[in-house]
Amino acid sequence: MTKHAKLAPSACGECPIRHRAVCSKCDADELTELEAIKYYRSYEAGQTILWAGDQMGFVGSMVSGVATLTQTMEDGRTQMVGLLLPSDFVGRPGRDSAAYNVVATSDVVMCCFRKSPFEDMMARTPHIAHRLLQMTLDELDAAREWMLVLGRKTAREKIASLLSIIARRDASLGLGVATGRVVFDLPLTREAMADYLGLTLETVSRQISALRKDGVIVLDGKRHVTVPDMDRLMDEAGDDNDGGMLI
Amino acid sequence: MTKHAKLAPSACGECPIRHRAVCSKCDADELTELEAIKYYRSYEAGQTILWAGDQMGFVGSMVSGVATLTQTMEDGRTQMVGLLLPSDFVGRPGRDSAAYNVVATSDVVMCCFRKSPFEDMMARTPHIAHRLLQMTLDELDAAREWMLVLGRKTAREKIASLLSIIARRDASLGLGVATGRVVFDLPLTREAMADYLGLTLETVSRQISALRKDGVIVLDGKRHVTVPDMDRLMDEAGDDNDGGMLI
DNA sequence: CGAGATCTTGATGAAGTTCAAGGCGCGTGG
DNA sequence: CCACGCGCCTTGAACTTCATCAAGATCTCG
Repeated sequence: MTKHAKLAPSACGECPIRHRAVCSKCDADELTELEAIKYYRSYEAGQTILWAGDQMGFVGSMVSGVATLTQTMEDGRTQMVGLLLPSDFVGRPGRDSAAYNVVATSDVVMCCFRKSPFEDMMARTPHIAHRLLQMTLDELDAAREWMLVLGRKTAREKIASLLSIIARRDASLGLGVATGRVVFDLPLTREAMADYLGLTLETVSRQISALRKDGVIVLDGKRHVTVPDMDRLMDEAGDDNDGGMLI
Repeated sequence: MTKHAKLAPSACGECPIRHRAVCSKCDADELTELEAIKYYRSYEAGQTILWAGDQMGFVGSMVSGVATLTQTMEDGRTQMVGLLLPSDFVGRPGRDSAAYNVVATSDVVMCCFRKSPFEDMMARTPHIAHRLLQMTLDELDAAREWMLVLGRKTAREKIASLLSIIARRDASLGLGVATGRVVFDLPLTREAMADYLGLTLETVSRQISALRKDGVIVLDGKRHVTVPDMDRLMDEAGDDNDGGMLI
């Protein structure tokens, strides 16, 4: 089922998400304790990691890959409610069934903890609880930003918003703030973008084509995107372009 | 400016939100410590409590009344991103400027703490940090539910969703689960409902009229609503009506 | 009672969806 | 190696839903 995906790190010290994940504030002793209860899981692109309503015996951190959190209505309409990137936390302490579907968009590696040992440790370890609070507050901010996109932006603005979110994230890995030329690959299909933005995949396709015709983006294939002028893209997204980032 | 709104309680022991707010897990000693640094603020209906970007020297809990959290684009489009009800927490530890506009919808009383004493105390008091984490996770769930509404529901479903959220909340104060007949007052204007749902106020008005004509709701005046059959309303909202509530 | 805020209703039009057809890219098997 | 099939994407045409503009009704409060 899970063919050998990218090999996972075994020592927390060398973990690529060491400084951003829920464990980021832990000291050496705490890390040792975590190390004793952690284990890795791998998923292939397309695989469903969790179904909404499933019992889930573990929580964990994304180590590599991209996954989506989606909600579905009986008639099949679906809305993405979260995009899980490396270092993001999956699962909610204190709840034992999954609230949303979690689907791997690319090959994914997660660093998992069985729920009850983790909850015990969290109760004893303010470093973990604090970091989780921080991360949850950040997610809440992201969700609220997203609500403005869903509720009030036009299709074109929605696409531009999504592109600039991805562009900024990719750029911020390399260096400081994204300006001028930015290049990245879309980690999502057109359909996933539609589910993210509350659109149909046809509208997504049309608006991407329109942005390309207008020179806001350059496409190489369907996934490889060049943004010649990041300010222009942010303009199209309708955001305040004062460049202010939340701290 | 702030005329004498509803008189605030002074002892935490008698506080109406004692068992739900951020202080709900505190023991007697912790309450005493909080009591020493707390103070009350009152706002009149319509007053802006905070402007996005403002320096905010305090955090606090809603004691009574209703307020909204909104985000605005330069051209005036606005989206509500949170509805603050009694016991809800306002402000984010670790951030010192407000991210959103906070507007009192009715007369409001808040129980406030200056930020740095509160943060100090939170660092020493796991009871507070834990409760805040719980509350934040609940808010995140609510935001995600809301994202499905904004992204994928029709105007009629949006209105039905909002009505059933309000109806369920009001009913859950009284007793267990809402079924059959429910009566409540809308705490929001048509415009605020529109900002909540990503619609125009005209569409809100039309859809409310339509639900009335179809017998899903009965209106007495513009604000007083009777839902003869809660299941019918939930059906209209397009939610799974298995009645399952998140725990 | 009157004035302003809030709400309703109608007519028109634009934005996005739906349905439909076809293209591109890629891996598989002949 | 090429053809075929399949997943993913693009584009077009007709249609639906909701926004916009506009007028008037109702409520509320001094």
